[in-house]
Amino acid sequence: MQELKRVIESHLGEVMAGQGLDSQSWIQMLVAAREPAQGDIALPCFSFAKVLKQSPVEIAERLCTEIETYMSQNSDLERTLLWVKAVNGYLNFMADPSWIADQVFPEGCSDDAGRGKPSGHKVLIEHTSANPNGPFHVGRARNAILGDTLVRLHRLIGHEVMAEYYVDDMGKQVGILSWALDNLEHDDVERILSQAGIEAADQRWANKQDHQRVRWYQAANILKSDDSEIDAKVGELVRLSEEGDESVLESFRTAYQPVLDGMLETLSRLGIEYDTFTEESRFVIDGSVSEIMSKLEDSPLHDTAENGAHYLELESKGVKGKSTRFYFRRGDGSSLYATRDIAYHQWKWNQCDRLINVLGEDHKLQSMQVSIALQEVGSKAPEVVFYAFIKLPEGKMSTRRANVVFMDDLLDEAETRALEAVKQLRGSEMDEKRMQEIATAVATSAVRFNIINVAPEKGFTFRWEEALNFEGDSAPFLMYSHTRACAIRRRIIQDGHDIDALIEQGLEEQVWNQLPDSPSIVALLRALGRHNDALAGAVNSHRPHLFAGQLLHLASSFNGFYRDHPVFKDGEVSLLNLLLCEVSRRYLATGCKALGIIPIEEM
RNA sequence: GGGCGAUUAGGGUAGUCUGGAUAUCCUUCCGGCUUUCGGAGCCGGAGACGUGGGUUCGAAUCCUGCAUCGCCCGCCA
Repeated sequence: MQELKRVIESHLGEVMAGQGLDSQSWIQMLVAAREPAQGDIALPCFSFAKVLKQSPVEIAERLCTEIETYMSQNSDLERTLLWVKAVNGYLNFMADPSWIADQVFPEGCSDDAGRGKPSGHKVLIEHTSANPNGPFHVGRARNAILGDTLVRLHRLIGHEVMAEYYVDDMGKQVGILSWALDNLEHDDVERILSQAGIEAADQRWANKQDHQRVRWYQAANILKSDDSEIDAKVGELVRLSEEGDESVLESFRTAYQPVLDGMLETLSRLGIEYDTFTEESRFVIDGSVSEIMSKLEDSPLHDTAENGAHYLELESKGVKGKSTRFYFRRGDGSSLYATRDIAYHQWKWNQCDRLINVLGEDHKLQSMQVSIALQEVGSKAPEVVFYAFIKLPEGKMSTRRANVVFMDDLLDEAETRALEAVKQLRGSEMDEKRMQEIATAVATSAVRFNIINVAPEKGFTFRWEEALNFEGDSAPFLMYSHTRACAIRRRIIQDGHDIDALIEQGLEEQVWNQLPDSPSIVALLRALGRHNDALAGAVNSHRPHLFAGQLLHLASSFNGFYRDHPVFKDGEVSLLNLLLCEVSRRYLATGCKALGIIPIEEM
């Protein structure tokens, strides 16, 4: 409805000025109407009462009369607005449904429907970047799903996007994993874990290395907690890795790579892929970390601790708490994770003009420190999207404590349930293989949607019933609406019609100029009319759930239309209804893809 | 101790930045649509802004006190 706002603004300046209202005072008051019946745009007139010394009700009524007069003399505005009404001190504007259709057609029936034009912007989105120490679990999923959805949304709106995974290949977690694999036998691991009450690994994942090796990681963590010698050995390995010791880094890689591969296999089931992987160690090896450290030493915020460690004092930058120091070099001269992160950010900036990080809320302080440090070395700060954690009803998820729901298990369970549902509906007519394909699409889509449909900053408790919900506000609901539109298409083609010719004919005749008096058609047109605004809003604010909401609304409006208005009846095709069906189908398909929902044609 | 975020019907959730009418949608419960382009759907009804102040013609929205929950305040990653 941004376009409607623009039209109103551009036409009514004179009328409003004639009533003593300059543009500043009224344009910013224009809001979206609350109830559909109240119109599309509303102008509350309460704030004008003081200036004009009149009651809001009177003002609204007078403005209404003036605008109606203006409208009758201006064909542009008359085409745009169906009516203007004064109600209880509000001035309500209702867009003409045919005008809304003007905004939607003919683009809505083209292959670029619901897609932005190439912007020329290069956006690098770093997400997931989970430590490769165990299988991908639901707690980590919010990062990956949010990140991948942002990647898809930015691509849809026309940006060139690089999806990037930062591989932490030299930290303590990988160090523990590596030590465990070198020093523990299979029987040791299982004995330690069973003594600690951790149950045996699921045999289904016997051949998946992430599920296997995490046992070593967990066992080593248990041993380490009451054997300081192990801690020291791991610490030594980590120290060597930080110095760029090639043989240590190599043994780390041997330890984590199969784990990472397993994680990526899981992510791939969710439709999540990356363009680039960057290892943390590269910034130590190529010298950029030392460069950063010497640059930071020139900062006015720089200071040195008693043992020679270096830090930035960030109190003047608004950092508060017990410690306002940001350490970037240890007493022994080595770098820290955050120091490497600064080098990494500089490297990322070389490849893009927009940089987006997806991070858990636990990284807020760290991220602010890195941003300040980046500015100190002359770089820009990234845009950061934070999200709250997904927890279990029993508490926080943790790979170390084996308190997790593995994504592989969730996806399998979702597939099983989806297959049941498909069999129940289509079992008599469809072959097994096809039903399995549909179940896979439904399962991954549903899992993604349940996570993306909630605002990132809201805490999220994982519950099996909700994750596996296929009704109501869910991916299958969107997918189902889409299959209906596809089914209509199939039916028309099957009946021997040239559907593309019919669409072309409808567009040429501009059949939307003669709309039937139908609430469900108007509702659908309004849903279509705001589709692109919703996409832009979601992308610009990094809030994909806003676009998910739009798609639900669109699907629901389409379902209402579907119920009331047959496209194909008694061998005849309604051109108007065909166009509406076609644009809905296209918007749903591209929109679903942008959320990682697979818009299959039958289910 | 300090910082950041959250709190909306029985459950989940949108709206809060930028104050405006009857607070969104799902689930649940109740009542309809006996499926003629696919009912994983559609239509109707019931049910909520944590709490005390303040600002305002008007507060879920802004300010402030309190409560509850989460995250953070490491020469770890």
